[in-house]
Order: sequence, then C-alpha cells, then structure tokens
Amino acid sequence: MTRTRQAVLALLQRTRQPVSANEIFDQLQQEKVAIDLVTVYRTMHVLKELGLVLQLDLHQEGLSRYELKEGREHHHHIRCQICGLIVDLLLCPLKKVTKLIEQQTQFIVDDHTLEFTGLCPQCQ
Amino acid sequence: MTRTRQAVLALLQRTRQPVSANEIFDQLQQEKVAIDLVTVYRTMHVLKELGLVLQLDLHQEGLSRYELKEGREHHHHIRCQICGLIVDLLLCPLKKVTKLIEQQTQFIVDDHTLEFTGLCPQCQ
DNA sequence: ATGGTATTTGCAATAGACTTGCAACAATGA
DNA sequence: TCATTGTTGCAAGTCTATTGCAAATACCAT
Repeated sequence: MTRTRQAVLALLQRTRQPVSANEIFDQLQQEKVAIDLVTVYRTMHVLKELGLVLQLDLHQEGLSRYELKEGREHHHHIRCQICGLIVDLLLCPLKKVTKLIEQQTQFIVDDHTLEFTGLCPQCQ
Repeated sequence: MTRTRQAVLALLQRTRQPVSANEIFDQLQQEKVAIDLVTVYRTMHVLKELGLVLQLDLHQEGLSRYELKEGREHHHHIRCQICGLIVDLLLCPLKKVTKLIEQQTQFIVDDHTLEFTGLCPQCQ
C-alpha cells in the first residue's frame, strides 16, 4: 500500500458517487497529488483484485466507474439521464420494480436494462 | 434507401445474432459488397432513427450490437461468457428470474446486471 | 544502515470503438 | 438542366483503456 494507492482509496472513501478513472485523476491533480492516469487504471485493477473496490460499467456510459466495496451487499444503480447522478438501489428482488424504485428514490423511471451472463448449453 | 443500406438490412435479416459494426463490415466485405466501416456506423445510426433497428450495449462487451426491431416486443438477452452466444429472453417481469431463465434457455446463469435510467428529483 | 530483489510509477506509444471534416459522388425535383 | 439535398469514402481525430520499458521506490534479509 503505497502513498499513491492510499490517496486513491481516501478519495474513494470521501466520494459518494462511483467515480471514473478520469475523475480520480482530475480530482487528485487538483489536490496536488502527482499521479499518472495510467497509474490510476493500474491501481483500480489492483484494488479490484484485492476485493476492495467494485467496478461498474453502467449502460451507455462508455466508461468504467469504481466504488468502495466495504461491507456492501449486491446492489444495483439508477442514473439520471440529465445530470448523471447515480444512486444505489437497496432492493434487487426485481418485482414491482419500477414503482418501488420510484418511491424509494423519487426518480421518474423511464427505462431499465437487465442483462444476464452465464454458460450456454454447449459450453457447460 | 440506397443499395448500401439495403445490403445492411438484408444482412440483419439473415443474421440471427445481434451483430456489431465490425461484423457487418467484415461480412459485407466477404460478400464483395464495397462499404466503408464509417458508412456502417452512419447507416446503423439512420436505421435506429427510423426505428428499424435496436442497438444493444451488452455489459462488458465494450461495443454496440444491432438487431432488427421488426415487431419485437421489449426483451432482454443472455450471453454466454465463453462463446459469446446471445439468446433473447422472452420474459421480463423479473421475478424468480434466474430459475425461469435457466429453464427456458438451458443456460447456467451466474451473473446479471440490472440498470435503470430516469430523471432524478432535481431534474424533473 | 546497506545492498539486492521485487514492485510501482511515469512516459510514450498503442489498441479499439466510434466520430467528424471534407470533398466527391449520387439522387431528387423544380 | 441546374440546383439542392442526401450519401459515401478517406483521412484524421476522440476517448477510454492497455502495454513496453526504463527509472524510481518500497521491502527485506543481512
């Protein structure tokens, strides 16, 4: 755990939103922490391997975001199409989903994406 | 509707899997249809605008795929992590999801992603 | 501390998907 | 036919992310 990596972790701790590599880079630049963008990517890779960080690839964002794993359970996200605000969803069971989420987050839901991954019959 | 665009549409019609821009490009090259990759991208944009084609941005693929809209209802997909096979899911209601999907597709589900988009309170 | 090994970092270059500018080339229509 | 519009190809550029390599740093046993 080097100074650089601690700076990244500290940033993640004080950031509520999932952040992209570029946002981490920019933020640390502003705080006069010398760090290369490449190092940010490599650090995120390491923190993921260590299980400290979750990587999010939100639909249609075209980039990866990262958030601290801490003790968090499996959860999903909702993102505002206009300002980009990302809010955690505390439920997952996926029934009456839209109504509950609208109540819980005060968002107006207009779309969602559901994807599964697994093994197809031929590959099992 | 130019010859080029008809060639793309025809390809989509005879393809069962959602295809990427590069796959369209390669396939048409093989069929001796002269087309630029840029034109493929622009054509997909047009076909999307016309409501003829759906664009899929599947989780962790890092590229877009396209499929004919035809009369299809809203649906989701499942993709094999090994061979990349993509199969349509006919259900969406999202309850007991995993079990049903495993029965229906014979896949072994090991992960899924659910994302919503909408308007946050500040932006409404 | 000291020297040696392994890890981490920065810089430059690269990869891959996608977009844009621009000029050439249809196609359409009065 | 001429003018207006839409379409294409080529080159170059954007953006996120990765890789090679040498220099800097951290770690550790002596």
